[in-house]
Amino acid sequence: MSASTGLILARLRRVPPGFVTTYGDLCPRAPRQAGRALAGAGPDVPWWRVVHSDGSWTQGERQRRLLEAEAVPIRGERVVMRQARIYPEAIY
DNA sequence: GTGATGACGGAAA
DNA sequence: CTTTCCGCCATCA
Repeated sequence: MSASTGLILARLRRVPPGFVTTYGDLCPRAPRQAGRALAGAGPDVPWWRVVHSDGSWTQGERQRRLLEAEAVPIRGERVVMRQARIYPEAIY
C-alpha cells in the first residue's frame, strides 16, 4: 500500500518552518510518487521543505532562498539533515 | 501488454 | 568526493 497523494501532502503540511523532510520519508518504497504529488500540488503545500535524503534539492536557487528564509541550516549545497530533518510519521 | 520516465534512495566502485 | 547501477512504482506513449 503506497501512500496516497493526499496522505503525502497531509504529512508534508505537518512539517514546520525551519525543518525539512525527504521524498523517501513522505512515501517509503515509492519516493518518486512524492515528487509527482508535489508537481501537481497547490500553493498551500510547502514543497520547498522536501529535499533528497542527502540534503540536496532539485528546485535550484528558488528553493534555496525559501529554505534560507526559514533559517534551515545549510552547508554548501546541502541542508544539514542532522539538524533540520524531521520525520512526518513521528509528528503524525 | 511492453518499455521509458521521473522533484528518489541506497549501495558499490 | 564523484559516478554508476539497480530497485522501486505510478504514469504514459
